[in-house]
Amino acid sequence: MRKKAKSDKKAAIPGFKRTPQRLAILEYLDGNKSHPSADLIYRNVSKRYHSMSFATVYNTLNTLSQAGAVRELTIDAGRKRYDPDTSHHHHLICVSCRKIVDVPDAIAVDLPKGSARDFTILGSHVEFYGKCSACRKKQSS
Amino acid sequence: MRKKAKSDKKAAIPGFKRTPQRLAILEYLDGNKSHPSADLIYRNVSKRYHSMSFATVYNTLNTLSQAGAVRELTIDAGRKRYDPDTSHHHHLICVSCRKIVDVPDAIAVDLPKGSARDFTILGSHVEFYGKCSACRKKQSS
DNA sequence: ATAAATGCAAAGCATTTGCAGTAAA
DNA sequence: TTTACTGCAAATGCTTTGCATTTAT
Repeated sequence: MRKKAKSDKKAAIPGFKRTPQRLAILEYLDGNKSHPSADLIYRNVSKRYHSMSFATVYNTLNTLSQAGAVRELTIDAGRKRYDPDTSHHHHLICVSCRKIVDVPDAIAVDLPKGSARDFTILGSHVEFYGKCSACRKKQSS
Repeated sequence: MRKKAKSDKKAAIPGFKRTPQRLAILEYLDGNKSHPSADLIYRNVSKRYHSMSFATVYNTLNTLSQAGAVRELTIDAGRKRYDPDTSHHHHLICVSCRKIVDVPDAIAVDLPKGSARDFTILGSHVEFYGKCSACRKKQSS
């Protein structure tokens, strides 16, 4: 058995053309734990791959999230964040610097009885809010 | 003891001027379980209170959330939603119509040991994803 | 009186879209 | 070759801001 890469992002997405731009984005995202915004992705990928456009970044991210290859995080008010780790896990967010770190899915989360009402539950996501040590040191308040 | 109103939103926010616009917004929000966006708030309040401006809605909402009188929800990608219920509770979101319903805070959520790392935990919020019955009926998929 | 809020319009971000040109399959 | 992607720029949607006027205190 061949040694596996960090992920299989480059594998089978039907009708997905392997363009150099997309490969550059996938490469940047592969194993990336920083939960970057589209803008950050654009800036970083641009460094290596010149002539990258915002439209391509957005198109690619939308295609990838529809295909389930990337998870769209709605954690920040102003912007979407993207997570290449599509496994079920939760997040810990620094309320000061908005840094986001992963929390393994080892949490038992269940709706209180009767809460679901007429809903069919599909999943859940826990956001923990806190202050990272860097921000704690910087500020007294 | 005097009968209590639905909430005490109209009470003490230091340096907060009780303008008719603000009172109209507070009245609309009081007891409101629909988790409205700024736009919805604007449209609804405008019906009753003519000459309401977007700027005022946004200014008021920002003031209120800074004062802790309203909770800003970052659940929808494109827009903020506002919740006059500032007690600790969670949410159930319909993935089709984006309807949001409250979930009482009867969930034990704890970080797995060692996950907090260098974070000081301040709180948490659980988002449950599902499909409401109305959307289930409308769609087969 | 005076400090703060309103309303307007313009500006600011993040994201999307139309379309002609280009490249992957 | 055909279908889909890129890149640009314009457009859109939500939110904020500057500023002159008005208003609550």
